[in-house]
Amino acid sequence: MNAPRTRIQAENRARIAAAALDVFSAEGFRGATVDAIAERAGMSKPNLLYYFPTKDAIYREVLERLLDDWLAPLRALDEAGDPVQEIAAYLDRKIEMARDFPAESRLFANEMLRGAPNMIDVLEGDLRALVREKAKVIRAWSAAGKIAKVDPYHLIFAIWATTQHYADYDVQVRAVLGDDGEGRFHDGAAFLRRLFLDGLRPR
Amino acid sequence: MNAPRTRIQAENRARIAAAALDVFSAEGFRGATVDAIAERAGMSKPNLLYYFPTKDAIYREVLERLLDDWLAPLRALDEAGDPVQEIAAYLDRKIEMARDFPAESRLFANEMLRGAPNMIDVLEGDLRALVREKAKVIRAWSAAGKIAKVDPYHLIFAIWATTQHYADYDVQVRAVLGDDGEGRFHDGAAFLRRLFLDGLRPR
DNA sequence: CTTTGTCTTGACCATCCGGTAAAATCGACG
DNA sequence: CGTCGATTTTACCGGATGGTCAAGACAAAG
Repeated sequence: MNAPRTRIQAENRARIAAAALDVFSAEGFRGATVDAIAERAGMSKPNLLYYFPTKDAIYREVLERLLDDWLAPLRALDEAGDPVQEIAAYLDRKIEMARDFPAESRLFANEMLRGAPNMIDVLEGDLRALVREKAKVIRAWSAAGKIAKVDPYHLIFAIWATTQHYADYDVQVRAVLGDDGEGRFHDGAAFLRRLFLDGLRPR
Repeated sequence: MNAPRTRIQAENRARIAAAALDVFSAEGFRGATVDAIAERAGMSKPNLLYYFPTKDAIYREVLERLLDDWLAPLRALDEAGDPVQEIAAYLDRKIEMARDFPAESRLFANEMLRGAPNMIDVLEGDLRALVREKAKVIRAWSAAGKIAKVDPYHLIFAIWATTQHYADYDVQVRAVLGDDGEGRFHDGAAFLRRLFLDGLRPR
């Protein structure tokens, strides 16, 4: 079943994964029920379990599909580019993801909150290696005087935190700002560019 | 039962709330079981249910106890103080809370991820009012030329996001940095002070 | 010591939920 | 069309979980 062998299998597995993403991200792993996922995917529970053996397997599949997209913006950070522009572009890409794929962000957040039981190996493997590589890039920029000398790891954390906040804490942001359509993403992006590049102290 | 009338009631309700905080923050609302909370509180499930009528009531109690502490650091932002020092101090207080009360932060995050079903009224009420008030303070600082002219709402969001990240995404931070004792909080605080005050662009 | 209300417990129940079995239906291909 | 594997459904099971109940243990006041 791992490699879909028919058209119907490919379609249904994709539909299930999409439905599962919505339900898991909104309710957490334990809060999500197989019935709820099946209903959202437009099929019966036993039918769903024909495609995935267990609830756990669905969850893992969703996490796996997530990961590549998740790491893509950081991968795109280009040593050869202009440092200031690269960082601004990274912020923009991440804010766009928070706006366009909030469920993905929330699912990831849920997994982190629980201690990443299904991702700890990836975090300590691929993710860690990627961050180390990009930290080196940032340090090189610092050393060349292109940006200030700051801890590259905590810089990356700050970029993740500020941008994902607009997805993970969306209720709070909307409650505080009042309903603003999608203006918060635009304003947030503008603010973050300003914050990260120039800080608050008047020049 | 709402107002504890005996010593034992006060003690046990407090023990239950503490245990519930740990369990809810680690497992989410649905993932937490009354049995698990009771065990952690060192009592039987029916005994626990003698003090709180339902699991939901326990959860609401924990959320309520949380809120005052949660808003305290922002409340402490003092218009009369030096703006740069006030913001740096706010960052420090929030980082300390992430280090010393990570369960509180995670519980809050869990609630936000689910759409804040039990807090939406507070978010749109007290929290919103408090943020509006402090936003005015920040805007006054900007107008006086004490800090740059930035959107005060998004500034507050950025402070929340970056500091709480060290509690909510602790697994990820530790996975990326390797185990560092508690150095990450110190380094993170130093980085954030630098970021918020001066930004990345070289001066 | 005894009484009275507080606290605690063991046994139990109903529901929800993940998962299974087997029969029924569908659909691609000869 | 007819066949056979792929897909879907109906009915069901067992364990977990939130919550109840009635009786017993305990503590404080007299």
